[in-house]
Amino acid sequence: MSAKKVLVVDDEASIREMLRLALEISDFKCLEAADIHEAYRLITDESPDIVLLDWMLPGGSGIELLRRLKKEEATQALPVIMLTAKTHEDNVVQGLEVGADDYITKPFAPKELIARMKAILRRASSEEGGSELRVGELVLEIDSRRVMLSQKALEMGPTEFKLLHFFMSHPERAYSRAQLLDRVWGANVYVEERTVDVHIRRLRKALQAGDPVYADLIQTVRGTGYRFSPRDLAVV
Amino acid sequence: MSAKKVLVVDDEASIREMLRLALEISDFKCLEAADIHEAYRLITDESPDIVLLDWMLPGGSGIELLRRLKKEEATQALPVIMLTAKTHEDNVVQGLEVGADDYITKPFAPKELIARMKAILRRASSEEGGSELRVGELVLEIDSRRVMLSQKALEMGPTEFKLLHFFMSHPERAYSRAQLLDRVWGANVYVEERTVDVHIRRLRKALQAGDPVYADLIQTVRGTGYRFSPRDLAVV
DNA sequence: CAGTTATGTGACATTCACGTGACACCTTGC
DNA sequence: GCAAGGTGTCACGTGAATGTCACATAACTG
Repeated sequence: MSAKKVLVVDDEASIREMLRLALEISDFKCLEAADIHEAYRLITDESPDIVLLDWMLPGGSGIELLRRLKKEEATQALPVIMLTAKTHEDNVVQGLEVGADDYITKPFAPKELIARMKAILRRASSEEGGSELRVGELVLEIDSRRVMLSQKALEMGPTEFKLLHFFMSHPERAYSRAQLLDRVWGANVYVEERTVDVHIRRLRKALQAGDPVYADLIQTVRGTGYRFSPRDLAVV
Repeated sequence: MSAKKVLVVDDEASIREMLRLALEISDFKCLEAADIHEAYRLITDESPDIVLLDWMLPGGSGIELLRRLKKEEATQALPVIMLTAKTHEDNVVQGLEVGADDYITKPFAPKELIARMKAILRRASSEEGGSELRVGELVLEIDSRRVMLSQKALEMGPTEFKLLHFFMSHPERAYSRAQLLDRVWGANVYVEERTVDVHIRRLRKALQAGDPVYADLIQTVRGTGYRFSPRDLAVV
């Protein structure tokens, strides 16, 4: 794997320096920006893999940049970790609501930061793939946002599509409701865990409409959550 | 999720007491050791989820224990947070090099310690993956939460799964009912000891359904408890 | 061998987790 | 403005999982 590019956005040179050191030790390539303008330029010019974004910045706070990134299609998927000196709960909540993938409060252990970065990068890379996913006769077309079963289109809502997408990218593994909320809905929302059940049901229903056998792909793991298991699919 | 076990290693009783209080308020179960010897015994006996390790200890400094833990396969993944009164950069670097997951300098706010612990534990639990335990034809798949025996899935309840998981992680060793309750059910529950017998039976039954030979893996140690013994498995 | 203690086992009540239909709210498009 | 579909939440029903008991059986004791 080639070295990942990390953009550090912070107005304090000492912090940038510290991060640069920590990052380069861990084989990341490091870009630096002291303000929002420079940050935005580097993002479009250099397309980094992840952004470490300080909360307080001259010329507009970090959250403004975050908002802007999440609004534009091209940068929507770009992972962002917020760095904040404040411990106010508010900031965290606000940051996550706008779409930060994680936050970390200063002072932090570099090792922890690196660990979280890796986790997020791993997650991001595991979910990007070809333009379609396939299990037996079931085909999920990512670009056209359609699901085909034996040449026939299945009808389902956006949430069910995302859910199926996630499951097909991570087969044979049980996920808790909390994990699914985190990965499918996003870390920034608060919904009841039982809501997952309802969407699982809707997804099963949609699959069943195509072929009853395929509804069994989604198994419930009692006491834990759900699992997508192509392994147990009866061979046609 | 059941309460995590924290091992506090410090020679000063007052500090241990303080930490115990802070930890128990946050729903951790607390083990204490005053020296390296005791610490090592508790680690092998009780397998805590994380260790808080003082730098200066009688009978060998904390870093020696750390080195030992990181050298041995069984304890390599065990997260360790170093506690140190010294502020010398040296210590920090040395500690992290040997493999401490974080460090914190005295005096520290209990709240911060707890926060860092949680962060590390969260990371640890999300990174365990691709793992499975195997004994002969018996395979316990951790992340798919399934048990396979000769390619066939075994049916069992969550408790039996946890029980088997524990046994397969700690083979060839007899555990009392009290210990099993503690490790499998969790610390703060009150159930009759005989309940263990019933679940042992259910687990044996599940194994037997797959292959009668495998039920003998779980042996009763009269007057003591039970033991999981792959050693005695008849080779097919 | 009888007496005593420890473990195996089936049955049962209760609790708990999950499936499911209904519904109110919010978008979105016309 | 309204209609249509998507979404989150709730209430209810059902079946699985759990803990406990009573009794059977096996293992030690003297």
